[in-house]
Formats: sequence, C-alpha cells, structure tokens
Amino acid sequence: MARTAIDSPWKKEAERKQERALKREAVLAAAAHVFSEWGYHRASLDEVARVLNVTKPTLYYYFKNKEAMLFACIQHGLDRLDAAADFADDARASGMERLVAYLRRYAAVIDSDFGRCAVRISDTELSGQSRKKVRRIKGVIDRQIRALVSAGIEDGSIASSDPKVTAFALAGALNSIGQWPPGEASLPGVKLADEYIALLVQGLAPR
Amino acid sequence: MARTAIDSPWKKEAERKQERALKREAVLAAAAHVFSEWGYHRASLDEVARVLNVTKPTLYYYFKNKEAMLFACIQHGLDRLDAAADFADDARASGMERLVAYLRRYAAVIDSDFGRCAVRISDTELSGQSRKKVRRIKGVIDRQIRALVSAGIEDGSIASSDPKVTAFALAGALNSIGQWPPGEASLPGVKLADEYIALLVQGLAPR
DNA sequence: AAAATAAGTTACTCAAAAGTAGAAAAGGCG
DNA sequence: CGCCTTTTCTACTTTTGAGTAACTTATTTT
Repeated sequence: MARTAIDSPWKKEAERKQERALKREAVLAAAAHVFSEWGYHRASLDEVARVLNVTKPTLYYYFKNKEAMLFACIQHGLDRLDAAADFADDARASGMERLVAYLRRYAAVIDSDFGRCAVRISDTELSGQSRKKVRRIKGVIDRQIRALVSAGIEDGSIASSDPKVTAFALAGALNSIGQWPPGEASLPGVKLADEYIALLVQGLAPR
Repeated sequence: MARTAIDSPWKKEAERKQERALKREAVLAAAAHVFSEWGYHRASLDEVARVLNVTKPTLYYYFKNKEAMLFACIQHGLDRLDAAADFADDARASGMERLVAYLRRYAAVIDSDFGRCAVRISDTELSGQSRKKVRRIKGVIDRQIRALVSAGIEDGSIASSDPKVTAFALAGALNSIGQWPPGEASLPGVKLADEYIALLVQGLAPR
C-alpha cells in the first residue's frame, strides 16, 4: 500500500512553510496599508500589529525590521508596475494603443496600497543597497514607458519632441492619482484614470 | 534743533523688529530647504539649526515648535501658488492662454523649496486648525484652475469633459515636477515645465 | 551705571517608537 | 506522555529627536 501524500511529514512541513509565507504576506499587506495611509514615519509598527490582531514582536518574526518591510512593500509595488508591460505586448497594436493599455494598468496598480507605497514614499527612506535596487527597478519602468513612446513616434501614432521628458511627465501625472485621498475622489479609480489618460492623449487644445 | 530720526528710540525698535522678521524668514527658508530635501520627519531641527550656524533652542525663539515651522512653510508655498493667478488676469487673453500662463508660474513656484514643501509634504502631518487652513487654501487654488479650465471651455479654447477632474490632473502632473530630485532633471526647471505644459496642451496624439 | 530686554548657548528632560530578551503557548511526533 | 519546534506574548532596553530650564552675553533705555 502506498503511503498517502496527506500523511507524509514532508507534506506537512511544506504546508507549514506555506502558512508562514501566507502570514508574511498578510504582514506585508497590513504594512502597505498603514504605510500608504500614514506615510512611513508616522506609521507605527504597533499600529500594523493592531490591524493584524497580533503584537509588535510577532512582526519581527517575519521581517528583520521596519525598513525591510518598507523595502518589500515598495519592491512589490514596483514589480506590479513593471508587470503592467504585459498589457502592452500586442505586436499588432500601434505604439499609442500599447502605451494606453500600459498606462491604464499602471494606474490601476497605483490605486492600491502597494502601488501607493511605491509611488508616494521616497526611496531616500531606504538605505544603501535597498535604495539602489529600488532605483534600478524605477529605471526599468521609466525605460519601458520611454520605449513605448518612442515606438509610437516611429509608427506615427504619437507626437512627442522628447521621449525622456514625456515618459517622466506621463508617470508623474499618473502617480498623482496615488495622492488622492481615498474618498476625496468621488469617482471610482478606474474612471478617474481613464479621464487622466484621455487628457494626456487628447490634450487640452480642441481638435 | 530737531532730534534726528536716527536717534529716535522708536526707529531703533522698528529696526530691531525688522531684523527679527528677517531672521525669522531665514529660519523659515532653512526649514523649507531641509524639509523639502529630507521630508518632514527625517528632517531634524538640529540640522536646520546647523545650516544657519546656530543651535536648536534659537529656532524656538522664532517659532513655537517644529509643526509651526512646517505650517508656515506650506502656507507660504501655497500663498505663492495662489498668487500665480496674477499671471492669468489678462482679460483680452483666451481661457487657454490664461491657463497656460498660470501653469507656467505654478511650475516655477513648485521648483522652489517652499513650493516643494507645499506640494510634497502631506497635510496630514499637521494637526487640527492648521490642516484645516491648508486645505482651505488648496481648495482655493483648485477652484482657480478649475475656473480657468471652465473659461477655456466657454470660449472654445479648451476641450474638456470634466473641469474638476481636469484641474486635478493638471495640478497632479505639475506637482510631479517637485518630485524630481534636484540634479536628476538635467534640464533647467523652466524648460522642463514648458515640456510638461506642451504635453498637456497638445496631447500625445498627433494633430 | 544700573536695570531691563533681547538673543543665544549649554546641558538637560521627556516621549514615542524601534527593537530585543526571554518566557509561554500551541502543536506535532517519538 | 514528554520532548522538540514553531509561533506568539509580556516586559523590557535603546535610540532619537523634540522641547525646555536656566545661565550667559550683548544691547538698549532710563
């Protein structure tokens, strides 16, 4: 008779590892929520713990320290922004179409706790190596946007004199969505993002 | 023989009051510089004092506490943004022309320490009455932009479906100029602002 | 010259929040 | 059961920086 997978102690260990990973993620989500609401310094770990119905030392069982939590939050947010590129890889679409698809996804990410962390909290809060990593990912994202702008210029779907500045301006405009205090908006995030993007695409001047 | 104005004790008192006011302004400028560079919480008053070649208690001779300094910085920045409206009162100009003039001035203010303080530091750092005042001024500025957008819609120089959202998006896009770390820009602030504004006016789509 | 006032300093207190040591549950496993 | 590992807690220590008390020095006024 074969041993059942359920009875295997190895399985149990994997399960526990998974539970630990889930709890770690829960800590991270709570941290992202509190950080993005209060800012990094005003956010206390006691508050993060309270949200999770645990005590502060428990958090330290999952993360080395407060900065490690912030780094993980920002990195996760940036990774999701980076992954927005997957929405822009339709080879048949024009540069403009791909850019707009990218930006819509980008805006959706920013309208989340991790996105707000990535966009609103200065990377100068991080020290040394972490800051370097964050800056690298930000550079990757910037180049993604720039590449889409350039592609649009090439195929004639976008007019821009300077892809670098345009990319920064686009990111900056969308990032400002993350500044809206939740509730102030009075518009669902997606609707708001579409209005922003429409402005950026069409411009203020009548056509 | 008449007593000379120079010997008048009253004159001297006025002079001293003026010197005190100048010093207070110097403290404020130093605070704005340090706050906008490090953020409110990471900025220490010891650092502000060091910049001025004095010691921390001296600062308390000019301001009640750290929050009062922040409030004054933000208020001053917002007042200058508000005053940008003076650049938009040419009655012969179209709504679009007046809006662009306003935005150019707005961007110039943001590219200063006080502007960066006003735009980057969350008003949730302030408590009670101060926050209320700041929010009021922000509301005034928002309505100024919105009014210009509406005027442009009326006279046909601006195309927009929603002045409220458009005003927010414009402010958000320009505010992001304040996020550029000084030096990263590699462009003089004015040039950068003009590129931003050109994008907002013309849009990405070719005409 | 003496008194009063302004301006600034040294040397502290105090509070808040990060981070830690070590005990205590909780649960699996021989 | 009794041992071992994992997880969490209580009860601290430590650090940082805001804020203050009380003294010193310079200046002005009477």
